[in-house]
Amino acid sequence: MSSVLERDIREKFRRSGYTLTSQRRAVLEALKEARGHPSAEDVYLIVKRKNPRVALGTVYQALSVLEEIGVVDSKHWSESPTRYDLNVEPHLDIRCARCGVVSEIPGVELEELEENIRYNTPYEVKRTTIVVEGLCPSCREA
Amino acid sequence: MSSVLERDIREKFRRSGYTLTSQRRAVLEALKEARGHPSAEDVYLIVKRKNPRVALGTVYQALSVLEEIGVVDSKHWSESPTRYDLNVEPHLDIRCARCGVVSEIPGVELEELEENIRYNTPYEVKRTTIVVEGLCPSCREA
DNA sequence: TTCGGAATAGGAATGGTTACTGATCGGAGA
DNA sequence: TCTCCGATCAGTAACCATTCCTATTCCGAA
Repeated sequence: MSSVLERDIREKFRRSGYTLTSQRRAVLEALKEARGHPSAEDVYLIVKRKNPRVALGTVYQALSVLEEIGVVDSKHWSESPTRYDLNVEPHLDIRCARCGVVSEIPGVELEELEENIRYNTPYEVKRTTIVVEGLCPSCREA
Repeated sequence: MSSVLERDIREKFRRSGYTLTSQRRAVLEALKEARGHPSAEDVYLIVKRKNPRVALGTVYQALSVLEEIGVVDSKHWSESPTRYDLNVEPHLDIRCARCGVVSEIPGVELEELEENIRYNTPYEVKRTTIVVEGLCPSCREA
């Protein structure tokens, strides 16, 4: 993890009052290592490789803390457990309905949409998630 | 249900090969009656009022058939069961993170976004769902 | 070093959803 | 109209992601 990122994360922990424990750090490392959009179970398995004593519940709790302080992001799909993501910049992901792989869709401007949403609802908008499903190139052929 | 809608639904059933049974019709009526974004459980309770023998599983199966043939739409939220919707026109919903109420956000143009998505991914896009969460006006004050 | 609150491991419980099975329905053809 | 067969259904058990619970451990402030 780059030191800039690490400093930022430390700062977010400090401000939130949560403590940056070794388990939470391990979850962050696992998210980085997974490089994709791992489920809590995926993260758990990676963390377990280095520390076999971690509990799945701890991973869930860590992920929820990390999400709360704005370090990770989660997405809910149909027919798939929740997937987590270190990248907090708003971005688009697409999931293959057949094989389940998740990829990022680059180059789509989202700011205008968010603006329009805020303008058109009396709600205080907290979170906008765009979930795209389709068939990936290889499943498309098959 | 307007006769135009009903004709359209009948046609979609005919083309799909599924049969429009009384239970599936009841689920459609319930979706219309619920006027909002009911969960499968909500739909089940409404259907049960008129036919106490329906099984929850039947409601789930009906909803999945209806979704498959394009008559209903579903959305997956965090901290909430899947919610279903008769309105198949692409539209935006926002859910209050505190009280759970779901409302529609009118007046946001989505076609351009969909076009951009299709243009920027090699996937065959099947479905784009936008999930917005926030605080509704009353929860905002409290 | 001590203390108290936060965090954790381990496992049980929950809740939404799906799967299974035998009974029932409904529509195509006689 | 009657028969038959595959689709659908009711009822219930199973599943699985996630949360909850409790005793133990950790960590940081004093």
